[in-house]
Amino acid sequence: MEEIDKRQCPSHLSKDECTKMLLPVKDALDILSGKWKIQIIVSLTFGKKRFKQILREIPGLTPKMLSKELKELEINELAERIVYNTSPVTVEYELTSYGRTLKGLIGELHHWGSKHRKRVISKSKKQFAS
Amino acid sequence: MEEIDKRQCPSHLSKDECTKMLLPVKDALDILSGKWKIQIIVSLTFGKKRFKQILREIPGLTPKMLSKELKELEINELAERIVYNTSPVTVEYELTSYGRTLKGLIGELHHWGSKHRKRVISKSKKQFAS
DNA sequence: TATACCGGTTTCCTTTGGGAAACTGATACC
DNA sequence: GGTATCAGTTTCCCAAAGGAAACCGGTATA
Repeated sequence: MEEIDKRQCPSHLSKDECTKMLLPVKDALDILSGKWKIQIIVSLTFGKKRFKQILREIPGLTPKMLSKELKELEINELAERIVYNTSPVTVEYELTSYGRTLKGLIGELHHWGSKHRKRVISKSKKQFAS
Repeated sequence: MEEIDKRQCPSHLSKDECTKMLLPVKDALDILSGKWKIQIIVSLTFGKKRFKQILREIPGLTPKMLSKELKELEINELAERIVYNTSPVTVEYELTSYGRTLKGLIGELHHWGSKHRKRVISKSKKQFAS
């Protein structure tokens, strides 16, 4: 029997093109998802921060995870690592101007998430209403 | 010694309020992250779909995962499960009107992700240029 | 009676994400 | 000399996410 592609995509797109459209969405999600990413980014939107300072600000965050996440932010050029040759060394992390473009995106997530939160809360209120 | 809160937040917010601002962002990310969520949602934006139909459309997706994700979408009222009493039963899944509000958000992710993708690609081109 | 489709579920397994705690070398303060 | 700070790294462990394959009852088709 012949294989029939039953995928419903915009008709001007091939199956392959349709799949590829999802890649950028995944890229964006990769950068934002994970247990600490957003908190770290938001922390940095309020200004330059030192390693220990971020650790102190975000309860539960371990040096291992912070180190890992900051490296990823650096690789993606979203944050910059600035080393001062004091002794002992002082290191500061700062969002790049490119990193600051995430603000809008996070704002959108916040916007949708807030509405969703209200929905969920009002539902559970109804459920437990006498 | 006294604990000093060195967190830099907008000054009108307490530490606690600042932490709570992140919850809606996490809610939104929870709904969108995971290996298959977006693909399934996008698939449903092109119309009603049957279980096997979605499986056929998305390469690699297993019935176990699809079942799990669809349940989550249902719980969050983003998708609806419609059962027809044909024999054997026919089941269709459809985005709710509420579910369709995700389109904008996914669009934003796509927008940012595309730009990021171009950045990354142009960097790697520079790296490998003779 | 055998096979195939529908819409899933169950079991077992591997991979990944993440936490706790100890440790590093350099320096400064007591 | 002992303790503390800085900026991390390393090791070992556990839990959650996800994949492969078998399985389920019901129905249609040959």
